Amino acid sequence: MVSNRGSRRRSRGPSIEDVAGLAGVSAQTVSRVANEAGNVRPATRERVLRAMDRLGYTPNRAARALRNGAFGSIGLIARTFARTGEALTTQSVVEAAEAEGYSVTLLAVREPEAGGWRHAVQRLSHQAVDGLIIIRAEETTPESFLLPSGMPVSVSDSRFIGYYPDVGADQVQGTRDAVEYLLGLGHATVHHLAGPPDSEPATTRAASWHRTLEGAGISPPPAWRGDWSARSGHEVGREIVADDSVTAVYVANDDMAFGLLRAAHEVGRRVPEELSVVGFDDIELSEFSEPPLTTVRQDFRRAGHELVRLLLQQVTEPGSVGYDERVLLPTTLVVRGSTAPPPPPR
Amino acid sequence: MVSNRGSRRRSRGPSIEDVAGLAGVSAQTVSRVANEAGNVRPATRERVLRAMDRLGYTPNRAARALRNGAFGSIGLIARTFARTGEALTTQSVVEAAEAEGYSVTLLAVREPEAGGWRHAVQRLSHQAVDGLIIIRAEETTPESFLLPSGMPVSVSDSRFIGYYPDVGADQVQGTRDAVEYLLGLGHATVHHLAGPPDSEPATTRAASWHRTLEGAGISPPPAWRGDWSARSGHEVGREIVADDSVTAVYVANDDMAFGLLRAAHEVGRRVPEELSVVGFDDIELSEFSEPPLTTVRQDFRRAGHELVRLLLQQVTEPGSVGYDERVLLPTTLVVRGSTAPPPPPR
DNA sequence: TGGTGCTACGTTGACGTTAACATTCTGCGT
DNA sequence: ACGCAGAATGTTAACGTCAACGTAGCACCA
Repeated sequence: MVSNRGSRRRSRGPSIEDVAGLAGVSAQTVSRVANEAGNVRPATRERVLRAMDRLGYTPNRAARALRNGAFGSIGLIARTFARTGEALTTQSVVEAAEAEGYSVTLLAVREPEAGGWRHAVQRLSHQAVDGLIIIRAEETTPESFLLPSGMPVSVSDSRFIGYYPDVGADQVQGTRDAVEYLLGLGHATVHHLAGPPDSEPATTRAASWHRTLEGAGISPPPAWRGDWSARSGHEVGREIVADDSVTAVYVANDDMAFGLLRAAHEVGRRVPEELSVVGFDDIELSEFSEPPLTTVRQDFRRAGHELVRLLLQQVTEPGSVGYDERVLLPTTLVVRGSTAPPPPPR
Repeated sequence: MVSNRGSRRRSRGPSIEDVAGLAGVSAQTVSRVANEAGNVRPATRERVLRAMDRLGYTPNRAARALRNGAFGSIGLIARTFARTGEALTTQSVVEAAEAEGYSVTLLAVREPEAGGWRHAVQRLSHQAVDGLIIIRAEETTPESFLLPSGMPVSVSDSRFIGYYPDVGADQVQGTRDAVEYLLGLGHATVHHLAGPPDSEPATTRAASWHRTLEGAGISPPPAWRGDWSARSGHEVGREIVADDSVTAVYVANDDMAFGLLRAAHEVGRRVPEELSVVGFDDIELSEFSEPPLTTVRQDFRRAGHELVRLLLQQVTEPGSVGYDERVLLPTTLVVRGSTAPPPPPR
């Protein structure tokens, strides 16, 4: 609750009263002009507009927010904004929010522990925010923190499904498409390089992979694990490519798939002739890897839009969105050059 | 200036008066507790804290902002937040701002034309923001828009150098390192795949490439142009790899370099044996391309921190930062597998 | 000519917080 | 017991905006 920001005080700009004085009208009339309410004579409006222009007047947002009880701002919480998935979602959240006249305030969670998230929410609830979007809340559970009651929330790819309205790619279907495609190519089984165990998308993808194999009558091999980063994909990728029995790998995201591709190149294991690789996400660079990556595309742009829509619906009409509402976005398998039938058994 | 957001009115939470009532003290005392001012008896403080807890009280930011004339928030303007460079900078700006108790509000500029930027600034100046960070303001000039006077600003990689305090990688040095390294490998000349002409970093890198070649007594060949995207790198890359006389290319960023690498693979032009490629940025995936990309690393994290530092210094001490202040961040040439001596001439 | 109804504009007050000033309380010395 | 310094707490007012209500002015009709 610290806030001794000392002398942080900007020189205040012109206020509505200054404009009113210059235009020779009351503040209320200026307000009417500023808000495009009717009932202002064109001549008066002109005079006020000129006065605004001359003084460089812009309405004070804090005063408006105080008056209206709303801030025109959405809080966006994530662990980082730098990774591809988060960056793309952030961008589309900003676009959608802007279209509705809202701005977006960012808050990063530093420490992975639950304490970090609680702290983040604490801080954000001190922010001027009408609602919260939480993306990739990987390391915590809904019980571990309390939001200010009545605060609208929508979440994505998190463990909060069932607690708050949720938006996410249909990972179950996407995974099934990928695994079945590989099986259809003739691979005896499909291995999996999973994301971190505390991540909801990672566990969902792993579970769907597991079930798809079982559904095909195949006993799933143990999965490898990375942390979403290309570096981790490269590290465990070295083990994977060293195992000649592995002919097909479904990797939980494209970054790690890049690492695996690299590991394969390093030992001369040819992709796709000797090893098929499928990623998830379809980031911009996936089309340009060597070989171009077959991957499950998810629509980050739409996810951001849906998150905002779901959130603002709660803001406008409290109670209009069920806490268990889910938006499942379809995925598409994009077949490129990293997949092929398995090599003939020796 | 539209703002008829109709019924956007949240049920207001508990106010300082509610807490004061419950704790049996005055609002001022609650305020003192909330702001950790001294002069409150421990017993009283306890009582107030309990009351806050019970009511779930959090100070109203709008009221604070109105009272204090400051918002505790930094505006971040960019064309997009999804591209690697912007995403990394955004992340580090958020980190640095948070460390100082500020939050970050995003604003994207949709249309590339000057009008878009002006609109953005208009909107942001309506936001509750103590200062502005502008990154990659590629398509406009400082004259084309007016900020609210006295608004602190810091900028990066833009045409605003000399108008506002600026932070950026030392692209001149970085480029020189790259080009001289290729020359030192024995290449007769170095070609350049540049960024879009309206971008400051693009023109700076191109100019430095030009001068470095001239300094070595080499007449620079015409440069190719992309738009920073991997796709554009791939498109013009097809022309580049079709030209046998080209043995070394300095590419203005890593994304485009990925596209070029792909084009080379497609026609079987071997990298680095037949063609050397150097990128700029050192994004996470550069280490994992085939071959791993030699590139000029720039420190996005530090750039974000410096942007915030420069901005907050202006907020705290108006006039303490010159409008022509520049922070030049050193770059590092990271040599990996995409560069080698030229093939012997046929 | 006097009312009637409408439009343009003004006045008041409240949103929640806190600086500045005012008051009350506490403990201590005499 | 009394007075006094200093600490603890209370009161007032103002930050800028706008909804609600109030009033003045005008056009129109009987």
